[in-house]
Amino acid sequence: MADIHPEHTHIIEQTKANMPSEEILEKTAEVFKVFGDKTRIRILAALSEGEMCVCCLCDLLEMSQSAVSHQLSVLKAARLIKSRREGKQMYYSLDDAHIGAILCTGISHVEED
Amino acid sequence: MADIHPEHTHIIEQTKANMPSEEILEKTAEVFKVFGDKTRIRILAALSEGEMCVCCLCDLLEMSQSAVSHQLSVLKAARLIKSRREGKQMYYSLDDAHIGAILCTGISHVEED
DNA sequence: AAAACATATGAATAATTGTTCATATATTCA
DNA sequence: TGAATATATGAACAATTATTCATATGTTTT
Repeated sequence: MADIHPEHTHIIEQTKANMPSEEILEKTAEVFKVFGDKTRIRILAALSEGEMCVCCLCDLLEMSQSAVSHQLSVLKAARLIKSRREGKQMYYSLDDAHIGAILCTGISHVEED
Repeated sequence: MADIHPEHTHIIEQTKANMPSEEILEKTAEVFKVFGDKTRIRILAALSEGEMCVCCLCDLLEMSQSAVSHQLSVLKAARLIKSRREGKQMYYSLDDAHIGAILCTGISHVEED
């Protein structure tokens, strides 16, 4: 690793002081990691249109029930979605407005280019 | 996979019609995947305070030059950051305002809870 | 209570990925 | 030009992870 030039130490200290805590950054990375999978993004995009049951998601995404359920559990553990039971079926929806906002921002970034 | 109830087919078709294309969703997942790593989030958080050279990032993050450079190249390939050379040093900065916005939204989501 | 239906989950496998080590490239300075 | 400095990069290894298969759990219907 290269030596630090004296005129850089100030910038480094100041940046260090202004950055969010390691804990916040770690958690933020974990949240983005959950967004960072095609299957999960497809699920989130579907749910951003409204709540949906597992079998509908399977049909819509043309994926196995097992694969969808596994990813739903990842999304739920990260609190990106919530669930509600209605008889035999489970309905999933986005957990809060933040989730839709993050998704939209990401999609916009991709679309505008 | 369970059968689809007749009353669900409408919802499925409508959701399918409203969702972004597979290509957009795939690219969006790829973007979030790049955000979904602690080292890269730390780099982005540092750069959101202003441009910085590689050796400063190494010092700030207490990581090897090789590890930092590898992640910088991932960030650059995904166009999240851009670089500029000044003599022997390379200065990196966020590519555009979107990047800072996505980062901030993610951090806010983590902080507000 | 048994059968049918909808969903969840453990284990295994295949694929992806982050770091390290060694080394290459590029720029400046003597 | 040669040495020193700053950064980049290929290969290898370890760790993480998404899907599949088989099966378990929970709910309704007969």
